[in-house]
Parts: sequence; C-alpha cells; structure tokens
Amino acid sequence: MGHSQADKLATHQRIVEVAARRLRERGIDGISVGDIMKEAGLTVGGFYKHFESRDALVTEAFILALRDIEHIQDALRTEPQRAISTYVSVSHRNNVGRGCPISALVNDLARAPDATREVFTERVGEIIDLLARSFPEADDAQDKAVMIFSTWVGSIALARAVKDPSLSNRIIVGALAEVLKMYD
Amino acid sequence: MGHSQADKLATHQRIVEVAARRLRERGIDGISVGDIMKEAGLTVGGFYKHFESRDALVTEAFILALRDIEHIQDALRTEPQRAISTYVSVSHRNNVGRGCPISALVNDLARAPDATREVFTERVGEIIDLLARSFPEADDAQDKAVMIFSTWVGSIALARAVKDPSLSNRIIVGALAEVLKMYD
DNA sequence: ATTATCTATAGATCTATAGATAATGC
DNA sequence: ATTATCTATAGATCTATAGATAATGC
Repeated sequence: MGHSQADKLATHQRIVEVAARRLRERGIDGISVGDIMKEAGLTVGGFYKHFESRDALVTEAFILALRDIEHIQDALRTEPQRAISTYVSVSHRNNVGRGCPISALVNDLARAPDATREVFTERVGEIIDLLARSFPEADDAQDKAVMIFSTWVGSIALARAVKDPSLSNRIIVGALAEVLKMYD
Repeated sequence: MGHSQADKLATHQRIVEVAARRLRERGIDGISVGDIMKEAGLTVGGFYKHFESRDALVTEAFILALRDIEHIQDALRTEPQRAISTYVSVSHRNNVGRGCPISALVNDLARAPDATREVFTERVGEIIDLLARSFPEADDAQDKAVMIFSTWVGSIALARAVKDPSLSNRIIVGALAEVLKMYD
C-alpha cells in the first residue's frame, strides 16, 4: 500500500478517469463500483472513502467527461464550422469513451438523479447559447442553435447504434453536410 | 391458474406490452424479468416458458414498441409536415412509455445485442428513405432526410433529459420550427 | 495517532432452472 | 397426459459497511 495524502488525490483522479471513460462506453447502469476500482488498480473496499455513493461517482465522472467537449465550445466562439465538423465526424463516432458525454448518455441522463441532470442541463444551455451567437444576423438564431445541437446529438448517437456501417457513415456525412449549409 | 393455450398467447402478449412500455421509461438495463412478470400479474418462474432469455424479451418488446411510430411513417408518405409536428412535440416528449423507442433508447441500442440492433437498423433505413421521398425535387434529399431524423431523435432525447422545463420547451419548439422551414 | 487501502461479508438484487400444482384437452 | 403457471432456490452479481493492515506524518 502506498498511501500519502498526495497518493490519495492521484488515486481519486484515477478512479474518476476510468469511470468517465467506461461510463460513456457502457452507460450509467453498465458500470459497477467493483469493476471501476479494479480497473484503477484498487479493491472495492476503499471506494466509500473517496465517494459518498455510486451516484456521486457517476456525477463526478460525468463532469470530468464534459471536459472532452471544451475544445468544441472554444472553437464554436471563433470557428463554428470547424467545431461542427469536429463534432459530427467519423472519428468522434468511433471514440465514444473520449467523446461527448451528452451524445453518449442522453437517454441515461433522462433517467439519472437530479444532481447529474442539473450539471448536464447547465452545459446544454451554454452550448446552445454559443451556437446561437454563431448566427449574429439571424432573427431565429436560438431556433437554429437548438436544431443544430439536436442534430449533433442525434446523428452521433444514431451512427453508433445502427449496425450497418454504410448507413452509419451516411448519417454522419449527410447530417454534417446539411448543418454546414445553414452557414451559407 | 387459468391456462388454456389461448390464455398463454394473451399472457405472452401482456408480458411484451408491459415490457415495451417500461423499456422506454427505464432503459434496457432498467427492467428486470421479475418486475415485468409481476406487473403482468405473474410470477418469475413462468418467464422462460415464454422467452428464450431476457434478451429475447427485450428484442420482442422493442419490436412491439416500434408499432408506436407506424402512424408517423404512414403520415410521412402523404403529409410529411404533419408527421414532423407529431414527432417533435411536447406531447411526444411527455409520453416516453408510448413514444418512439428510437429516441427513448438510442444510447441503449448502441450497447445492445446484435439481434436488437438489426431490427432497429432496418427501421432507421426505412424512415430515412421515407423522409428523403418528402423532398422529391432536392438533389440532397438523402442528406436532408438524415439531418431531419437526427434532429427528431436528438431534440426529443435532449428535451427529456434537461431539468429546466423552459429549456426543454425551447428545444422542442425551436427544433420543430427550423425543420419545418426545410419544406419552404 | 492517523489514515489510505485491503480483506471479508451482509443484505439485496437478478437470471435461470427444478420440480410442484392445477388447469386443459385428447 | 399434457401444459401453463407457481413456489423455491442456486449461483452470480452489486452496493455498502466493518474491521484489519501498513503506510504517513505529527
């Protein structure tokens, strides 16, 4: 056992990092405390010295996962079309464990505890505001923003769920092409 | 015990109906064989005389749930704008248990067994084809179709997951308004 | 002395099966 | 005799807790 206070912080971070990835891959109900601890190189007994409950880990892991879309939000401010092309992409579809936790977990979030849903809701509001600002001259900028974000989430989630790779690619490529036309 | 062969068919149907609703409300991992049987007025022991496995019930329940979008598909052939207004609506958002199983379960489906994903994939292809036919004069009809279906799924899933009712309404109303503009 | 992590386990699930019970249907 | 459903349970989870162990840090 290596157990300084600094070690504990590093351990905590490692647990949350593992959970943030597996959460997106397997869903909220798809991860267990035991599995996450094992993958972090620990045993289950120490878990509750780090987290109040399993739900608390889920919320913390979701918050960490949201960091993986910060670069999209930053790009939205200055280069919206590049942000869109990064989100609606084959590489994003293929990398669920490191991708946007909203498209990976939107159904799970609808059934999640309030604490997690609140974090999620705030971020959705921010993204929609950023998208709306990318249409400074439109009088329906908010509506356009809401539609684009719905398309992002829907296209990536659908492209991951369909079995046919050709259909999956058509969803990504087609949705991207149409969304980009909104900037013409 | 009432146990004619006709009773067994009715029992089977009742189990699948209960599962089709709870599946959409709670997710694939959110239903248990025992809970579904209990809600159908039965005990757990009889389950495996009706289904090969839990997964088999999930697939059958998903197929039954798909019947709740057949009226949308029918409307798409003749009145696409009405079909869209029915799908992207507050009442659809509020009725997950009887609503489209794709928007309720798209994340779950990405992690589901192949048999379920295949049924889902086929239906997605059909819907996209129907949507594409609603733009007979456009040369990007397939892309438009893919975008609209992504918007459907994303807007309903997001509107259910956000906590703020005002934001939830803005997502529905905004996404609907923008999609309808594609028919102008 | 304190504490970060470990071993062990209680108690509550959940899927699936075995065998009993009470009807149906030849 | 057959069979639809029931009771009971095996075996495998899963969350959470108790108490032991082996470090840290005053």
